[in-house]
Amino acid sequence: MKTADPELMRAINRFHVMDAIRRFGPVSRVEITEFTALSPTTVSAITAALLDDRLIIPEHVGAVRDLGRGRPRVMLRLNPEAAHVVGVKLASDQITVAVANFCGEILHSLALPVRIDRQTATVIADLVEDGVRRCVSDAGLELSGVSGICVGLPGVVERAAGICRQSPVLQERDVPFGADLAARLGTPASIDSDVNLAALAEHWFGQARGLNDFLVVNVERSLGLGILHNGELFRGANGLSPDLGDFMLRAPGEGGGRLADVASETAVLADAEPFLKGVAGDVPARPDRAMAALIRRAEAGDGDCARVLARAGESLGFAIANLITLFAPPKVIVSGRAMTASDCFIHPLRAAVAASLPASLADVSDIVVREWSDRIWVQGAAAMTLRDLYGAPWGTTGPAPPARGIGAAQAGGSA
Amino acid sequence: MKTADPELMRAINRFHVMDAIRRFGPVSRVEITEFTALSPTTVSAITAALLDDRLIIPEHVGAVRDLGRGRPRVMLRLNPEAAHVVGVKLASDQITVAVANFCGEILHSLALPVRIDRQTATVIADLVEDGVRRCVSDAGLELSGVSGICVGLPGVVERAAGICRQSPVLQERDVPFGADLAARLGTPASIDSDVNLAALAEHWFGQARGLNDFLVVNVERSLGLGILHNGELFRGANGLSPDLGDFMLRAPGEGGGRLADVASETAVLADAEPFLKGVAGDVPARPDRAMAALIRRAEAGDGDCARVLARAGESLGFAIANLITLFAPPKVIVSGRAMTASDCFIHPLRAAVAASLPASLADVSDIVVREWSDRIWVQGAAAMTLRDLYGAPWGTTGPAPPARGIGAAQAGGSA
DNA sequence: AGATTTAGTTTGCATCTCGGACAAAAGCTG
DNA sequence: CAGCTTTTGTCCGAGATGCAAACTAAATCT
Repeated sequence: MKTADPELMRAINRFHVMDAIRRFGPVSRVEITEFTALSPTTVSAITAALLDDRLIIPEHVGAVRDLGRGRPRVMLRLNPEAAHVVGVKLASDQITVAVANFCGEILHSLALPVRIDRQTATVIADLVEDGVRRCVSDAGLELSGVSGICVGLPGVVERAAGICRQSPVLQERDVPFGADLAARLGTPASIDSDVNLAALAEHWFGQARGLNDFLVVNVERSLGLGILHNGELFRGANGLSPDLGDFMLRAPGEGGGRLADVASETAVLADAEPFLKGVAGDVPARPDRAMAALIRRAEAGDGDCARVLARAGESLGFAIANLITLFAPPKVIVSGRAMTASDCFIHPLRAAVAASLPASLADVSDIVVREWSDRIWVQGAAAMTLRDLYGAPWGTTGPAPPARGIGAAQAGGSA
Repeated sequence: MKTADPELMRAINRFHVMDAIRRFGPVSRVEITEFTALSPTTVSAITAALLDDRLIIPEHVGAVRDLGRGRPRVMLRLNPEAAHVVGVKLASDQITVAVANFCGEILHSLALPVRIDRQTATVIADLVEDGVRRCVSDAGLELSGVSGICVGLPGVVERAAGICRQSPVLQERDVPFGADLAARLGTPASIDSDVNLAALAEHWFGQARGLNDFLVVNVERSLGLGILHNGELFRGANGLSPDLGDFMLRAPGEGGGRLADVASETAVLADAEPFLKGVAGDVPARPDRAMAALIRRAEAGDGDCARVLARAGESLGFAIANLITLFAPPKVIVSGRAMTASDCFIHPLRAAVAASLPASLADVSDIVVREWSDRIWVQGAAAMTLRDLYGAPWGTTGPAPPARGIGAAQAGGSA
């Protein structure tokens, strides 16, 4: 822990002010005073410095009449132009790149439908580099005007070191993606687990605003786990992001079994392949269609197909129950593509959680399903970079904006 | 997060200084300057205040000649008399009470061999109250001279609220032990999970000094889990301590199964009872003897007995593997009574961990077995209370003392 | 037009840390 | 033994910060 000096003091309070402005949209100095419990003097001084640095801008228009009387409030908001960041999401079949402004609004995005899981890390880095350059240029910016880049990908990532230890989309291990991209693009670059980014995006912009503890479970070809604990992204001892796919379902003497081998899309499709013969074409080549067919048949009453999905849901529910026992989060967000939306998957999942939790934790966690667009990932990557720019001194992820007032409901989503 | 003002600044730095003094034994101001990276001026000012408050004392004796030349260093150390705290540990068959000084040294302790698991919470509180009064008085102190009391007990504890949600030693649920004891004794009282206290004691005084991440798994009649993560005791979202016994071993569709029903001493003895007929007397009444007999027979080659232990070890290993996947701690401390010391238990445990971990985490965690005396629990309770007295401003558990210099190897232990 | 009300700023003061000068206390040197 | 050297610890002034209170600004109310 850093020792305290006036500079740290200022950094902490400046962060609080920035955070309040980000969370509560256009906001006046008095309101910042209330939210942060800082004195008006301090708020005034800090906002003056932020205005001076052009990180925030005043909004003189007295659009909403506050309270009739008195001097009108000058609303302050983040300056969207204060910085630009790039978010990149690597999925097995697609690279998504987006440029966002200082408010986390996406200015331009770009999708490269490439099956990167059969490419080497170098090729992937080439593709990412090209994508970033193009996306930045299409957004009307220069690379030199970009303050940071964050790449999200599934697997085990050591963010601090900028190394991807292992990922389903990379053949190699211990890939130093962070340093590589930073060198290629001449811009600060970081990497993180994709689900961590999604969790951060939910915290900043999404459903989990204002919630300091929740889990995000993402089911795609691999299984991702993002944990927000005490307002912070939770990481293992070395800054490692945990991989839900590595969770074991049984003791080795009872057959063992990784969760990824049961509950991922890949595993489900492999299990279901015998029942899909003739219905869907070549299962491995067109997983989307195969999955759609599987769900259709299961929901239509096909017992074999339903059982495959139920087994996956139940296994995942079992793992989630153990996580709830550990973290006691008020909310668990299950996301993914088509599969997680199906009752044939979710019902067994919920049942398994309910059956596995001890009585004392039976009602603490609300499990919700949420389908994400590509947007969320890159938004998370942007938020991660912005977090650094805001200068959080002790590493706290800024909390989240509750919807408030007119025009504040721009980024929310429904379950 | 609290906003920063000069007071917080001072609190942070004072804590760093206190922490350095605690960790590095008698230490001079220059050394504190080195350890904390504070300026000599600041260290001087803070130590002067601490001396003024009698929290630390100077040691003028130039015992060890430092470097021949120059003004000799004035060594500073915690004042043992600065405060006294009481630690209490509730186990199913015993209450242990101890009085410790400001350095965490146990001045006096007292054991009440009572099977509290068949008593009501009120009776237990009576017993604890009597024990504390007696122990304090036997230590030659007044209750008014005690700065705080901490009670450790197995189960799910919500420390912040002072409530024990559920415990194997309490018949009731949601027992507000903290407030109750505070009212009875007129002294600040807190409660925590016993394993959390053990983890804290290991961190302050024991094997895990200097280690900021480790797990403690305690096997007794119930299964406890203590997690030290980033130098802090890890708690769930509401400040709940997790209970390892509530971990599930399989999905409900595959039979479910709580870990506590397989790997606790109680469960092992229940499983082994048929094989112990005639060898040990009445198993439930004399669990210690029955366990000893079980281990003896297992190690002598009795297949049935060995299998019971192996199953418990393997199940626990499975759970530990999943925890390692999540936390990636460099060390896992398995503790308990006789059972955990037996190879018939530990070997299957290690094997299960090795078989369950993904390759990327194969070597991160060192699993050690440690047998504890009652001492560790009350020491942890003392440390927990001292931590508050030290005034850690942002809630950090003070780190740990590396062995250094003469006579510094008093509290270590071997695996 | 003046009172009232609310927002934000300026002023004065206390606290903190820090760098550099300074005092203290020992050994070394001749 | 007196003076030099070395190391430790303290004092002083500068710089930065936050806060309370007085003050200015800008609107509505009467």
